[in-house]
Amino acid sequence: MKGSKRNNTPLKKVLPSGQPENDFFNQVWELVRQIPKGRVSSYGAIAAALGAKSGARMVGWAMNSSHGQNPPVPAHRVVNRMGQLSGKNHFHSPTRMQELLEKEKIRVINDQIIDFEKHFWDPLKEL
DNA sequence: CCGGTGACTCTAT
DNA sequence: TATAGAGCCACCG
Repeated sequence: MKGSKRNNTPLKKVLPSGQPENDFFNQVWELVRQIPKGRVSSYGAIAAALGAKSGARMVGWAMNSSHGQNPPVPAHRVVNRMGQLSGKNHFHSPTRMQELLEKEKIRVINDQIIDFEKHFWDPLKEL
């Protein structure tokens, strides 16, 4: 036995298209893409949909890597538990996130989504 | 190989 | 009610 094999060696799978497929990131991206237009979700809800094994923080990390993905990931529909645009600062422009949300008929004031609960989309409940 | 980091969330004081 | 701290797991150097 070669002991001490703690390293799981995730071995990133690579799709024929040449794009690396990371399980966790890809799962998050796919789930976020399924958020209907005009609806929003939270990092914790997405993490819970994946089994809450990772935690809300990892979802945010996946969003950070979602830039340039194809199909694009509507990261603007993902906000924190309080409905605040916590991630707007990571967009191309800090106001881009709000613009996109308002475009979907979602009112945002002071980086706070109005009637967040009303627009909230729970993957566990909807799927 | 190990440590630091982070677009969060919850609980306690 | 507000503020502070700890927990959590995956990626990067």
